[in-house]
Amino acid sequence: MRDLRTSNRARVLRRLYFDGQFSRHELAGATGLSQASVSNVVGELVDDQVVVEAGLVGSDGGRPRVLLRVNPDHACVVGVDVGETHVLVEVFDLTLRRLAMSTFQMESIANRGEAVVERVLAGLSQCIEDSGVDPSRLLGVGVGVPGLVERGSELLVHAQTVGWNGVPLERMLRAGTDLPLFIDNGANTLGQAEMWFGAGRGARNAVIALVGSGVGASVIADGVPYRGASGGAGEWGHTTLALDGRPCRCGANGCLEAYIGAKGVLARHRELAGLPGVVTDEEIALRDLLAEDSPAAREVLNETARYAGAGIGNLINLFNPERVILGGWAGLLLGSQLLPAIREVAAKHALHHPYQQAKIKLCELGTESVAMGAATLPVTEFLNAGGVRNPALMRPTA
Amino acid sequence: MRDLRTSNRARVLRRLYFDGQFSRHELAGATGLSQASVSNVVGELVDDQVVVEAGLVGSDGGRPRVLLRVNPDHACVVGVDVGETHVLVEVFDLTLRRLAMSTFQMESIANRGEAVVERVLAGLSQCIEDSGVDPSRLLGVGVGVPGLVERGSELLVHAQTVGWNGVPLERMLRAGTDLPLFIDNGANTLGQAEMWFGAGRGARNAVIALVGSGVGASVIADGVPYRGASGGAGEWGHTTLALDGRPCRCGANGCLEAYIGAKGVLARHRELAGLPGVVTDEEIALRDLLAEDSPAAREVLNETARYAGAGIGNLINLFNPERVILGGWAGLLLGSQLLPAIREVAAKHALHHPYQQAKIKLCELGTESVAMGAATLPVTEFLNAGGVRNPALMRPTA
DNA sequence: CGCCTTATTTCAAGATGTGATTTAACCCAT
DNA sequence: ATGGGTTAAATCACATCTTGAAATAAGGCG
Repeated sequence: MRDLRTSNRARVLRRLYFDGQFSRHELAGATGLSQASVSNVVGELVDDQVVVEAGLVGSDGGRPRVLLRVNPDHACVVGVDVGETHVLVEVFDLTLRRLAMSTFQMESIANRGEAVVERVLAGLSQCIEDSGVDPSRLLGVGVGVPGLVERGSELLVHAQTVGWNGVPLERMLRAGTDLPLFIDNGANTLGQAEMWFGAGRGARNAVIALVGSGVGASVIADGVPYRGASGGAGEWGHTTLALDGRPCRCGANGCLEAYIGAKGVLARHRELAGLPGVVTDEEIALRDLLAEDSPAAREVLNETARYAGAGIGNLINLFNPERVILGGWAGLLLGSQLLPAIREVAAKHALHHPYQQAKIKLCELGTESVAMGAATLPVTEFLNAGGVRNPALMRPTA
Repeated sequence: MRDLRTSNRARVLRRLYFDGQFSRHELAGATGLSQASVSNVVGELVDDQVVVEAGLVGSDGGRPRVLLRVNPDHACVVGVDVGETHVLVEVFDLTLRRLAMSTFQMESIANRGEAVVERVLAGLSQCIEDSGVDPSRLLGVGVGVPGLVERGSELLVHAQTVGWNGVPLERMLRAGTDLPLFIDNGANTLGQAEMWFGAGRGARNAVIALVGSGVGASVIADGVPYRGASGGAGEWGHTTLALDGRPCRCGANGCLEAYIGAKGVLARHRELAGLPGVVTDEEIALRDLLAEDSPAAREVLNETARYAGAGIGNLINLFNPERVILGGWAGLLLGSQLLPAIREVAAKHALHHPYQQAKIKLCELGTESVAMGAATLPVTEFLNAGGVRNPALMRPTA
C-alpha cells in the first residue's frame, strides 16, 4: 500500500526524466495510470518542486496542455571518478549538468586508499563550495572505482591492478561525510552514462566494452546493470580467446586483454618491430602506432581487429544485446580506425541471428564520463523512490 | 490498484510454492504483509482451492498454527520436449509431479515442423486422456525447442541445426489446441527445471551449461532467465575459444562446440586415433571413449577438459554466477569423469575473486527435464498472476 | 475450570486508484 | 464579443485494499 504511491510517482518521474516534457494527459497514456491519478501524482510532485510546469502547448482548438519537466534545480548530486592515476570530483544538478569540478593527479593510487579518500573528501568540499550548492540539497555521492565492488556485510573494493584487496572504501569515506554514498565499478558507471546520455540511449540490452590499458565491460540486461553474484560480472578482458596464447598480467594465458588492451597491443608491436624499451605514454604510443605505415604496425592492428572482433562476437553470442558500444580511451582510438574490420570479424564469429540484432558502435561521451555515470547512481535511487530523498542512506546520526 | 491484490496473492503463493508449508502468521513475516492482509489473501486462495490447509502444528502453549500449502491438484500443466530426434509430452500436477507421458521417436525433426506439430498434438490428447485430467484444469502447454525463440509480432523458432528458419510454431500449434502456449529454448527450460528442483535451487545467479551433440547455456540473472534482445542469449557453444581453431558446423572457426560438443570430441578422437568412418550412436561412442585407455583417448579427454574449463572460466568472468551447472547428456558423461580437471582449468582462466564465488557442479535432474522445465513456464505465469488462470492466453474464441 | 499464550479473524479507519462529471482554457465562426 | 466546439485538467463519489487494533479461537497448564 505504502509503496503504491511511491511506485506511481516513480513511474511518472522516470518518464519525465528520460523522455523529456509531457503534459498530464500524455503522461496518463505513457504510464498506464488514469488521468485522475496522474493529476494527483503530478500535483504532489509539483508541490515538492521535483517537477515544474514548462509552458503551454496549443492543442488544436482545445485547452492547451501544460508541459511538465523535472526541475533540474530541485537537487544536486556528486560524481567521483577514482582512476588509476587521478581523482575527479564533479557536482551536477539533477539533470546531470555539471556545476563544478575538481581534479587531483596522482602518481598512482596503488596501495594508497587513504590518500584517495583524502582527495575525494577535499574535492567534495571544494566542489560543493564552488558550485554554491547547499549541502542539504545533495542527494548523494556516486563513486566509480577501478575494480570489483563486493557488497557483503561491508562494501569492499578489490582492484587487483592497483593492489586494493578488500579496501573498505565506504567506511573510509563515511568517516568524512554524512552524504549517502553509492560505490560501483568505474566501467559500470561509465556504462550508465552511455546508457542515459550516450550511445546506449533507448536500448534495454547492451554491452559497453571498455578498452583502455586493460579491458572490461559493463552489461545492461533489461535496462539494469547486471552485476552478478558479487559485482564481478563483465570481466570481458580476462576471457580466454586463445588457449595457450600470450601471457596476461592476470596470470592466465590467451586473455583478450593481452591482445586488445593498449598495453598488449603496444607490447606486441614492439616485439614485432624489434623495438626495445618501455612505453612512457601509452596514449601517444597508440596514436603513433595507428598513424604508422609499416608492415609491423599493419600486422599488429590487423591482429587487434581480429581479436576485438572475435571478442565482440562472443559478447553477442552470450548476451544477445541490441548494442555493443566500444569505449575507453584505447577503444575509441582503435575503434575509430578499425571499426569496419572489427564488425566484419564479429560477423564471422557471432551467430547470424544475434549478430543482426546487434549494432556495434562507439561511445559518444568520451572517457570523462565515469564521474557523470557515478552521479547517476544517487539519481537512480532518487527516481526509484519517486522523487523523495531517503534519509536512511545518510550516516545514522546517533 | 488492480494489480495490488494480484501481486500480494502472488507473493504469498510463490512463498508457499517454493518454500513449502507456512502458517498465516509466518507468511506475514516472510512476505512483509500485515497479518490481516495475509488472512484476507489466504482466505481467497483457499476459497479458490489454490491453497489448502495441511494440518496443525502446536505452538508452545497457544493456539496451534494452521499450515498451508499449494494444492497440487488445483491445476495441471503440460510440458513438451521437442528434441532433435524425439518429441516428448508429459502432464504434471501443479507441483510438477508427473501424471502421464508419451514419446515419439523420429529419425530427425529436420525440416519437419508439420510432423512435429502433429506429434505434439497427438501426444497432448493421449497424455491428457491417460492422466484423466479434465482439460479445463490445464494451465497451459510449455514447449522446449532446440533453437532460438524470437518473440516478434509472431513467435518464430530458428533452429539452424535442424533447418528450422523462422518456423511459426505457436501459430501451427494454435491450429490444434486452445490451451495457452509457452514456447522457449530447450536449454532454457532445462535450466528452469534445474533452478526450481535441481542443482540451481536457491541460487539467484547461475549459468546452466549444456553439452550434448551441440553446446548451449541458460543464464539466470537475478532469479529470472536472461534471454537478451531476441531470445538468443547464452549461445555459449559458438563462443570463440581458439582463434583460427577447428572449423565448427556453424561456419566459424574455433568455437567451443567444436571442442567439447559430443560431435566435436568424437571427431577429434577419430582423427587422432586414425579411425575412419562415422559414428552411429554418439552416446555409446562417448561412453566407449571415456572407458578407453589409449593415448589418443587420454589426449582427447585432456584437451576436452582444457577447453571446457576455459569455457567455464569465461562464463564465470562474464556472468559472475553463484553456480555453474554442467548438464546435457554429454556434459554429464564428460563431467562425471573430468569435473576435477575442468575445475582446475577454470580456476586458472577465471579471475580469482569471481571463481571463488562460483560452485561448479553437475545437473541433478538428468536430461529428461526439458519437458518438466517447459512445464514451469505455465506455472510461472500462474504464480505471477496470483493463482488465477489468465483467459487471455487461450485461443481467442471468435 | 479459569488463566495464559499464540494464531487467526474481524473491525473500523485511512489511503489510493478510477470512471464519470465538471471545470478550465483556448479556437473559431458568426 | 459571444456562444459553440474541443481538448486538458481537476474534482467527486465510490470501490478496493492495506493496516493496526481489538476481538475471538484454540490449545496448554496449574
